[in-house]
Amino acid sequence: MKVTKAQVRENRERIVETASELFRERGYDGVGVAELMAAAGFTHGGFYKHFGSKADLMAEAAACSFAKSTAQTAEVDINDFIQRYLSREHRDTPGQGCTMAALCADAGRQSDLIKQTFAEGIERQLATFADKDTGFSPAEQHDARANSIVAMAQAVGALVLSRSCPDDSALADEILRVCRNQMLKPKSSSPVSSIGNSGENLC
Amino acid sequence: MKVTKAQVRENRERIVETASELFRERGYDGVGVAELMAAAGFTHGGFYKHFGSKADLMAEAAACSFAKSTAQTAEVDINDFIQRYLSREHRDTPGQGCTMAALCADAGRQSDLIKQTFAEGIERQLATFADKDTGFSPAEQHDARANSIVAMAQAVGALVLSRSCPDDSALADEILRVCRNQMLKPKSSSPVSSIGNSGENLC
DNA sequence: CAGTTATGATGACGATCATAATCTATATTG
DNA sequence: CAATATAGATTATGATCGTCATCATAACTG
Repeated sequence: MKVTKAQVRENRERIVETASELFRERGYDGVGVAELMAAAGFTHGGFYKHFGSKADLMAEAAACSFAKSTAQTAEVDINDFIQRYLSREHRDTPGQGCTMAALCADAGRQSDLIKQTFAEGIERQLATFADKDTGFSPAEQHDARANSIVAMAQAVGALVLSRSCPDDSALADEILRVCRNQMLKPKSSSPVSSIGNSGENLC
Repeated sequence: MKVTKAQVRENRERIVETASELFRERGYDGVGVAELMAAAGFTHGGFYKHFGSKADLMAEAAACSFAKSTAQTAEVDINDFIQRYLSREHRDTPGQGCTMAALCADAGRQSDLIKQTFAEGIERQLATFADKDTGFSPAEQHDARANSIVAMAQAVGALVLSRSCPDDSALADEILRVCRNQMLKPKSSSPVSSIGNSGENLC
């Protein structure tokens, strides 16, 4: 059954987005090609008409989500971003969340094709962060890139550690809360930020 | 072939340690029971005489490595620990390294049995860190536990991000170096620490 | 020392894995 | 409109997945 060129592009896009979500939820090894195609509404046979291998799709799915989240990040306030990133909601919905946090450990075990995609995603995210590097003391903001790297490591680490705790555990919430407060500190004068207390998904 | 009780204990221990290493290298889904038993020197058939399921072994392997690394951490200076943790050597040998960094993303997708094991590992590591919380200004060390959580998130995040970059990439080294300098800052008076420049595996 | 127990080897279970060949229907090209 | 190219379905490949039944052997238990 041949389909329209536009339909092909749309179908391929749906496969990539479905894969991106499923990979984030279950890991690269946790989702098979057949299940993935079924989730996108196809049988598994046509997969290799779109992609050379599962690894190719991994790289493309990662690149796609990196582009999206970077574009999205560029538009929001840095403190709002941190509040959202280190929220319960983000922690509990990895399929819709940060690919870096969901798959960086998996990426470390994959080929350089995927690692290269991750490195580019990190670089682009760092550039976006550096543009937002405000609210730090003059002594601290001398190196915006270094600040961005540290912030990124801390945010990703906090999310990943929180996810490795049992659901609804106090420790999982504490990790998010403590790291959130620490990262927001430079903005507010009081030791504990009161900005985000209205958010329903904070802990 | 029945074997000595002591031999059984030894065999079981070898299976757990082999599994712990292989899981860290390839992830929980990246190693099968058969391959795992073969690596320990057995055929796959006897596996379920030792463990109820693969998930049971995952939890036991994690608990085993957590106990080891916590005991090991308690004995070393905090700055030495950071230098080692955020070194190239540690990044490039996940099988011998921190289970938290190697498997926390995998753990987040597993059952609460494994997540509970990880939470206990985090708690014990936090307690060990808190005992070492020195070199901070009085204003900062008011909450040793919070400091430990932030440090842990940052260290794990840095390692995991660095591992997701291509081998021998400049970015992978930069992430380790920047986070290492930031974490060591309170100890040395000069902006960049000169303590660890003698280490051969630093970058 | 005879009887019981249990470790570990062998082999098999159905399911799923990534990949690929074949086929069919239809969009595109001429 | 006829010929061609191709997306996606169907089916099949050999490998590996986690789990288990069976069995021989040798350590325990009485």
